[in-house]
Parts: sequence; structure tokens; C-alpha cells
Amino acid sequence: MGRGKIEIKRIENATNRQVTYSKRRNGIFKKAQELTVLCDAKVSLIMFSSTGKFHEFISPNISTKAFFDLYQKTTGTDLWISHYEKMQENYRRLKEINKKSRREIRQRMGGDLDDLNIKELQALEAKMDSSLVAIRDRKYHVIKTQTDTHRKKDWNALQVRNLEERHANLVFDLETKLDQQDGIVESEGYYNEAANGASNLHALRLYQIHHPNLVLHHGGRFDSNDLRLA
Amino acid sequence: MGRGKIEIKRIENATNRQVTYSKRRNGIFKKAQELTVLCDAKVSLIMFSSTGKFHEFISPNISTKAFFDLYQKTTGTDLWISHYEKMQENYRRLKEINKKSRREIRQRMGGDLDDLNIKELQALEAKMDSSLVAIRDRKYHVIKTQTDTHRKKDWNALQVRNLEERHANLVFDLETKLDQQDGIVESEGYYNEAANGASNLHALRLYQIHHPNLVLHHGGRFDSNDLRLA
DNA sequence: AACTATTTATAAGA
DNA sequence: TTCTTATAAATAGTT
Repeated sequence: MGRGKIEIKRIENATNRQVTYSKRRNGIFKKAQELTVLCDAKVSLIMFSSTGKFHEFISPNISTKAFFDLYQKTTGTDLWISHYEKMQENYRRLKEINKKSRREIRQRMGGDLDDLNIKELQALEAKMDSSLVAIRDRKYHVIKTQTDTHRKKDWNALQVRNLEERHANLVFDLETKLDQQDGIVESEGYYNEAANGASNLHALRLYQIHHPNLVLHHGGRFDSNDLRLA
Repeated sequence: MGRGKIEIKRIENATNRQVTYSKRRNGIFKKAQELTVLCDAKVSLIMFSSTGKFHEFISPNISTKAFFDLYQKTTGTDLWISHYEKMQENYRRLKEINKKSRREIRQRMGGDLDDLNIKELQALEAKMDSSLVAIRDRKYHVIKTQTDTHRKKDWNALQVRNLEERHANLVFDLETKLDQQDGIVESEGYYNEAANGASNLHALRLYQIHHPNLVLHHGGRFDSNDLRLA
């Protein structure tokens, strides 16, 4: 439609191409606008020229975000899935770690012991015992370094400690005889994984670059109210 | 452009509207296609009719996903951010819970005790003690219910147990005297939060609905190769 | 950015 | 729907 018929192929002359782009862009935006109004349709028309200039038309009755949601819902496509999957994977990992931690705590609290065998129970007991010693050590340290107003309590505490020490030795001797196995269940290895999960997440942050040549046709108008640069 | 000029306003007759939509849709798709080729532009044209029928044209030299990435990059908009933020919030929460769990375990292992006061140390010790009792109970239970081939071990274990029981009582008595406080630090409250975090995440799963009236114009063609229903 | 000869799109009718 | 065709609209080439 013009002085002569043209073949639909890339216009090699850059100036001509730019001029044609500009003319036809207005034409297609007008068409989109008319379609929106005449047929009560929702239309999203986004284009980038060969020089990277951006233009958009979107029906006034919908936002770009809503349009996308509708698009994804309709097509069954999920444009976010790759991002989501990475994050969900990290989340899943963290949950797993959490579950293990909670279980470990429960066991150390004396619950959730039903599916441990003797070997495991003994290992757990040994750990607990040594931990208790450490906690008591710390407690006595704190008590000892307190002011003289607590002297009496210190004495009591030391009494407990001596008793416990003697007892611990006794237990140890008996346990040594009892034990037939060697290894101790190691269950802290997964903490490193947690740290990795966190740093991977960081890489998911989306960039936010503003393009200087931004040109917007916004819905419902084709007159000079459009925002234009260049 | 037709037998008569028309006013650009919603066509009230549904049949006419549908017919016009159909004709003009073809027209605008052709225009988009020509623009793509003539001007070497990237074009995304998505539309939904008033009856919800979906049609799309996208330039053959780009995917919808890539188009969107380009769109976001160019406009500085981030259509995913709200989804991301929710997930990040959950992730952050889970990490916090995890940190607490790990700290609690470390404390129960006898580490990380430096910033606990006497009160807290005593509470921790009490917990550990009762946990140890539970673990031992379980161990003896397992031992007792084992076959007769382990009878000798059982006997040893019982010896340990008796000793420990007597000792535990002794400790308890002394501790009772020593303690001045009443409450016990409760530190399991956040497990509930963990459960909530997980279920919130669940709600983030994206729906995947395939629309039965799906119609696709895919890039670069306007002949009968298009997939069409309806 | 305008002009205008021509092509193209399409409204109405079949 | 699809085709036909008179007419409106878009635009290629020109100024």
C-alpha cells in the first residue's frame, strides 16, 4: 500500500528501515488500539527496533504484570520456573537440614530414640555425657569467678562436681567393657551445605537496568500524550 | 476501510464483534510479521478476545522468555519481585531457625556456652540430664529386650544404671538446693514457625492451567501451519 | 514531516 | 466460518 508494492524482506538501507519502522509502528499500535476498543480485547504489543529502541502498547484494562499472569495461566508456561526451581531447591535443602537438626535435638533431649540401635544409643550417650561435662565445667567456671557473696553456693557446686567426676569415671570403665564397636556416628557434616545454599540464593537477585531510550505507548491513546524520547 | 466507515467503539453485537476480532487479528498479526521482517525488529503481540481466546505472535528471532527478560531489563520493571520476596522471606526465616537449631545443638554438645549465665547453664544442664536419663532408659530397654546371648552385657548395663540412678538422685538433691530460680528457658518455640514457613511456601507454587481454547501463532509464519482450535 | 498514488485491510453483504 | 467487493485506511516513494 503505497506508491509501489514492496517485497517483505529486510530493508537493507538503515535509514529507510528506520523510517519504515517508525511509520509501521504507528500503524500497528493504532490497529492494536482499535482492536482493544472495537472487540473488547486485551492486547499486549511490545517491540524493539533493530537499534534497540523499545515501544509498548498495552490495553488500558490490564497491567503488564496481570497480562503476564494471564499469559502464563493460559499457556501453562511458567517463565519464572527456572528461577523458582533454584530457589525451591535451596529451600528444600534448608528444610531437610532443619529436619535433621530438629531430630538431633529431639534425640539429645531423650525423644525420638526408638529407631536407634544399641551402638547408636551408646554413641549418643557418650556424646551427651561429655557435653554434660563441658556444660558443668562451664557452669563451675562461671560460679567460681563470681563474687564472694556466692561462696556458699560454690561449695555446694563443687560437691556436686566431685561426685559427678567420680561417677563419670565409674561409668566410663563399665562402658568401656560394654562397648564392642569403635566408630561414633558423625552427624554434623551437613552444616556446610547450609552455608552453600545461602550463598547460591544470593546469585538469584534480579538485575534492575533502566534503558535510556525508553519509549512508552500506554494504553488507550494514540495522540501526542505518549511519552517519547528520541 | 470497508464498505462503510466505522466508529472506533465497542461493537455491541457479539457475533459482529467476534467476526471483526477474527479479521483484524489476522490483519495485525500480518502487520507484526511484516514489521519483524522488514525492519529487523523484535515483536511480541499477545491478545485475548473478549471471550478469553488467546493468540500470540512473537518474532522468530527471540523466545517469549528472552523477550520478557529483555523487557524487564529495558524497562527496569521486575515482574517477579513480589513472588521472589515472599520466597526470600521464607528462606530467611528458615535460615534463622536453622541458626538457632545449630546453636542449640552446639550448646548441647558442650560448645558455645560462653555467653550463657548461670541460670541458663543450670537450665541446660537440667535438660541434658533428663535427656541422658531418657537415652539410658532407652538403651537399657533395648538391651533388656535383646536375646539371651547378650545376657552378660545386660547385667553390666544394669550395674551402670543402678549407679547412675543413685547418682542422679544425689545430683538432683544438690541442684535443688543450689537453684534459686524457677523457670526453665524454653527454646523450642520456633519450630512452629518452621512449619508455617513451609506451608506458606506451598502456597507459592504456580498454577499450571491449560486453556482449552489455546491458539498460537508462532513466529515467522502466517499460513496454515499455525496451530488453531476454535 | 507532508504529500499522494497505490496497495492493503476490511465492513458489509452473500 | 469464508468469499466477495466497495470502500476506507495505510503506506512507499517522493518532495
